[in-house]
Order: sequence, then C-alpha cells, then structure tokens
Amino acid sequence: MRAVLKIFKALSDGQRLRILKMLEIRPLCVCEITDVLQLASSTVSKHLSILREADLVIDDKDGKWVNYSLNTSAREQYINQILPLIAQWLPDDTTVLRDAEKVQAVDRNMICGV
Amino acid sequence: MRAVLKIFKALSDGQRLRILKMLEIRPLCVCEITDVLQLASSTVSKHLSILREADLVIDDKDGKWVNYSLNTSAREQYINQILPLIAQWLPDDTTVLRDAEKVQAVDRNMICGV
DNA sequence: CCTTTATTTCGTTATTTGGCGAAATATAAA
DNA sequence: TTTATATTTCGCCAAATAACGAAATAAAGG
Repeated sequence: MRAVLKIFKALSDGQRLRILKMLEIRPLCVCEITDVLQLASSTVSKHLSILREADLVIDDKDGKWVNYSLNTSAREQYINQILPLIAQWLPDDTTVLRDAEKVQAVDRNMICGV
Repeated sequence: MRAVLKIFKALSDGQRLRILKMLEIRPLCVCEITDVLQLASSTVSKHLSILREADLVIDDKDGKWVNYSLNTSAREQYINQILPLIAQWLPDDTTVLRDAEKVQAVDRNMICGV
C-alpha cells in the first residue's frame, strides 16, 4: 500500500500534474519547468524528487543539466497503468494547453541563467 | 483539472484507500467502517464526504443508516477508469486482507451502538 | 584554478490535513 | 412525545505539506 499511496500523493498536487503533462511532450530540465511554472527552482526540484520517489519520472544527467522524463518503462504495474490514463486526461484544460505552448517555445539555452 | 485533483487527493490517504477496498466487497454504513478502521465516527464521516465529493462513492439513505458504495456508474470517465484499476491493486496487502475479513464478519446490528 | 550555471539540500513560514470530542441533526422505536 | 441510535457538523490541535531564499554541490568553460 505504501507504493500506491506514494503515487497518489505525488499525483495530488496541481503543479506536479502540470509537470507530468509537460513531460508527455518531451523530456525537460529543471530550469525549463521552472520557467513554465514560475516557481522557485528549489520548489520545482522538490516536486520532481517527489515524482521520482513515486517512480512516475526518471532523471538523466547530461552535463550540468538533469533531464526529467516520464517513466514509461517502469517495473511497477501501478505506474504502467496510471501514466496512460493521465496521458489521455485533461486534453482541453486551459492551464495544460498553455503550458504545452510554452514548452514548445522554450529553449533551455535562452531561458536558463538569464 | 480541479476534478482530477479532487480524485487524487481523495485517493492519497491510507484510511480512504482502505475504505474503497472495503466497499469493493459490499456497501457499508458509517459505523461498520468505523468498527473496522477503529477511528472516531466523525473522522470516518469526514473521509466518506471527501470520497463522495470526488465522486468515488455514493451514499444511500436507508432509515437511520447511510449506506456507502463505490460509484461504479459515474458520469465522469476519470472515476470509471480509476476504480477498476484500484480494484485489481493490492490483492495481497496485509491491511486490506485483514479489513476484508472484518467486513465479512461484521454485522451492523451487533456492532453499532454498543 | 576560478567563475559561471544548473540543481539539490536545508531552514523557515504559512497553509492544509487528519484526528478527536462535543454539539447538532435525523430517523426509528418505545 | 420522549428516548435511543446513526450520522454529520463544528471547533480545536498536532502533523504534514508547499513555498521561498540561502547555502551547498556538481559540472562546464575560461
């Protein structure tokens, strides 16, 4: 039950849902997500660690960047079953749509460290 | 997004997950659930109202009793998709199994108002 | 080596949440 | 109508959570 609870707790926050929906588009680094959500980078980092602890996302170190992506090949069935559900949810949510547009436009070399 | 968040928040508590797993067996009244979870009835009532607000359960008034059951015919797809997932999760969880045994044995006329 | 950039960790604060008991409500039974 | 039972609402407290900024860590580039 511990694992399931961790997953639902991770999913029960608006910012983290937004992050997951953004990651459906493509992998993102912390500062790209920070730019979209308009939160402190420490806050975004914390959200990502909660998603990672729940096995919903994985992180990939690439030089000074850490790329986060959906854990689409998780060992746990919970993740394999819930991520596809979320992927088909909220297609018309205004916040999610606006975030998606921002993700399309964002370039990490432009926005990070400005 | 509000509706989805409500659902995930409702699911992100251990006692509420236990309640949902118990309701998979059969509809239950507040005092039966109170007996299994060993919480104050006011606390159980609050948990049930959160599950009801999320549309995960429905309540049926029957005299002095209020029977709660899974909302298996919800209008929202979120509910229709997530309840079956939860139904197949945690089949071997010790707490869930112990709760299930208690539900089998419980008789509202015996335990309520003792 | 030193500086810059990206990220994480830590400490603090405000808000939310889960728990209880007492009081209020509703219904059944006497 | 009075009493008993089931449930909900309310007010309170303790614990958990989301947010921030500052400090620590890690890697790139001069």
